Amino acid sequence: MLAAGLAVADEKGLDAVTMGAVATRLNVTPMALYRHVADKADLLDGIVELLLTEFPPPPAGSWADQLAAMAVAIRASAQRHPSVFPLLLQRPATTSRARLARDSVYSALQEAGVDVARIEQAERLVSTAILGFAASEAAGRFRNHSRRQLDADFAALQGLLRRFIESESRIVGNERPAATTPPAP
Amino acid sequence: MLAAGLAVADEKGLDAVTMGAVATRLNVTPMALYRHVADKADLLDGIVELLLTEFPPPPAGSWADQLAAMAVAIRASAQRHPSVFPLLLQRPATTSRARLARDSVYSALQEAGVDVARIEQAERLVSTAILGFAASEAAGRFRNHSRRQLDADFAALQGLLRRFIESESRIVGNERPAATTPPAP
DNA sequence: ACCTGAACACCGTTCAAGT
DNA sequence: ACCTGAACACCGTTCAAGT
Repeated sequence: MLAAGLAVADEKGLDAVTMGAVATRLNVTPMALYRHVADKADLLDGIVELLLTEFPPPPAGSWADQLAAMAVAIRASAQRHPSVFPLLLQRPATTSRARLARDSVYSALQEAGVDVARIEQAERLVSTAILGFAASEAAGRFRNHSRRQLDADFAALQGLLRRFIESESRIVGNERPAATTPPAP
Repeated sequence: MLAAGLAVADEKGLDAVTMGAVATRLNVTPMALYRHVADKADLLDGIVELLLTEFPPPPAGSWADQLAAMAVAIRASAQRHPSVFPLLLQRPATTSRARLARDSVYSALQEAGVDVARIEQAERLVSTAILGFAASEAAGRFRNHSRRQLDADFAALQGLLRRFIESESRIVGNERPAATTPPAP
């Protein structure tokens, strides 16, 4: 049922996500939906949560590769669900799915050697930058820019974040990770 | 009338911005609004545009001071109008007011000595980062964080952007601006 | 346990009519 | 030029009733 709501949003926009439209897609009357959600706000919450489900776990690899893969996946999710994605800015990472995504970024920063005292803030800044770009693109702020231009912007954003993380890291040059990071297997 | 709509949004949230609510505030019937806006979407567009009006022109000072002042002003505007501000992500800088804000960032980057070939992209990245943070804060994504924490995050974001701009700049050390920037008076 | 019909208050929008 | 009353289609939500 949340999938039906997401489908309506993807195909006809957020305004078309109506109790009636979702119900029709399920061959049911609008009132039947109230068995499964408290009200329309709850339905939208569920749809956003479903979108979060699509964020894949980060692949193995260096912290930079992990972060790059996550950023690309998040942007792709925004492009698939442009009318729902911007709603992510309204929700703190309270659900387990949202926390999982946040913790993935956290782990990558940890592996990068970011100082423990700064890692939470660094996570917020990195996540916000990626989310802000993806939401802007999805919501239409960049609608007058070419896909090629936006791809280049996104690559530049990733580079800027990578340099930020490196500057926040205690590791200089190519030394081994410091003591607080888990020892290599 | 746009001011009445913005006031309703600020006091009771975006969902409360109803043709009826705005009309009531103006001591008029809902239908009277259609003399001034084409439809409700047009009303919301106008309200967003009005919000843009509040961005002050950048003060005199170094490019870093100008940028910092603009970022602070944008964030303050988001805090004043939390339910309208996130709508900014939906609009490209097509109106003259929006272009003025964008050009202010552009000018600061120019003064900073950012390479002409990269200045437009740098403007998008810097603006998107600031907008993304302010919109996240306004929309509620950081609702579980203290004001103090968010102030620190915002300061860190500004620092990160400053370092990014410096790295994009051709100016090394304390030399005078290069040839393409206007000569000092 | 799940769904429906009828009903209610509310919303956006139109149109002809009023001043 | 600006505003209103009446009307229409649509929306979210409730509640008692149905299977």
